[in-house]
Amino acid sequence: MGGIDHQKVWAGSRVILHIDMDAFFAAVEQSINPGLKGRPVIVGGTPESRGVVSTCSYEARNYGVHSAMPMKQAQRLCPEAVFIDTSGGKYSYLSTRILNILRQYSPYVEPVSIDEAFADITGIWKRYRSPQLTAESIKRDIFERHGLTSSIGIAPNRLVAKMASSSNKPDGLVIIPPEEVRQYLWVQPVGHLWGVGPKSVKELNKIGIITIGDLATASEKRLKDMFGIMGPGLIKMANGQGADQVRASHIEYEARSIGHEHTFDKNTNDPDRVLGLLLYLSDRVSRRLRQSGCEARTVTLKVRKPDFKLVTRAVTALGYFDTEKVIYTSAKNLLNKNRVLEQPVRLLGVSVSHLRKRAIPHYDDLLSEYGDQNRSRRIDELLDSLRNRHGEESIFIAGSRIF
DNA sequence: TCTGGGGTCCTAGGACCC
DNA sequence: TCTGGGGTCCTAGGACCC
Repeated sequence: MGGIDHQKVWAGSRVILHIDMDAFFAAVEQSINPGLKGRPVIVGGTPESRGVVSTCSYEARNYGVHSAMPMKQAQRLCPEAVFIDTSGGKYSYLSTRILNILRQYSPYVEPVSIDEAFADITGIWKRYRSPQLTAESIKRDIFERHGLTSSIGIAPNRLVAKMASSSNKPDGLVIIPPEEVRQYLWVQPVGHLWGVGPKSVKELNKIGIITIGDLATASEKRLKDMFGIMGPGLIKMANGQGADQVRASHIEYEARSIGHEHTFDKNTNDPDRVLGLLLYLSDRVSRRLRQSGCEARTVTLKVRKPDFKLVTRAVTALGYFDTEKVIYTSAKNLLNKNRVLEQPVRLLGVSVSHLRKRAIPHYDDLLSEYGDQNRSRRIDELLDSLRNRHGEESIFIAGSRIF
């Protein structure tokens, strides 16, 4: 013990930790309901629905079930599984608790998604004697308090830390010190790089790039021609170079867009259903817009046709808005202008973008082509206060509903 | 087999301006 | 008379991630 000089091993580089919860939603269900432990659990919706698997327990993975698989297929592979309809509340509650544990270790904790985060533990690890003991302590804290296992990767930058956390799941701990980064990366297939998906893998394979090592030594010009501005970045990634900055916890994350979408149980062009859903989605989006303290300038309507083709139509206003009425009216105009109701639709989505923090108070309405939003804002405020008190589902706008 | 819902970022083309 | 060059903003589509 104690033979390694960690100070020397990590000299000159940051120590970035990436944590990834194991089968998060399924594990949460198993921890809440111990009767589910050891059994295949599939989270994502009812087996009859048009949904896909969000997460499944490792027991279900033994049957070949995996994330993003259609529920119907998952049921065929594993009929004895326990199917759980997703409801987000408890997961984000636990996510926050886990982030708070991490923040006891470092002021630099940046969530990536509901079940993943980066933390910068440069220097901090000394308190626990080594990066490894720091990670073990974090894993232990989470397991003792919430009964959940996690996988951690530690490396000089975010990219490698993230790859490391996924390379020994579940309950893994993989540490890649600076001098081992290259040999760790180079034997892996290019598709393991973050941001290199199936399409890029296919393109890269065509020119003989199979492993990350192949990519590391590829011609920069060749890649620039194929991937444009991303090309040189890919080569850098393959050489283990990447961002090592982790946002400090007190710096607020600023969203670029807020949206909701829903797939109908059955394709439809019944105006009551389509417009009812459009109203429901607009209502939810505007509620979240106000909750985030933002206002938006662009509304985007998303329509998926029965053949699975996706169409988006957007409109940008001169002024900012945050009311349900403006969002719904804009989305409905886009829908009418593009004759969406003439054919059945599979999915409908509404999102807003061009966000900024809300002006004080709503002075800009004078400049808005929608005129004074005060009237509709009073209705929104009433809805907000009722939902704050009695929950999101406590009240709905007449005619708004999901199908 | 029959494909969710939440996002981010990049690109290409066109309108428009000087 | 026969066609610039630089720039910004917007839209639509698509790859990718969890």
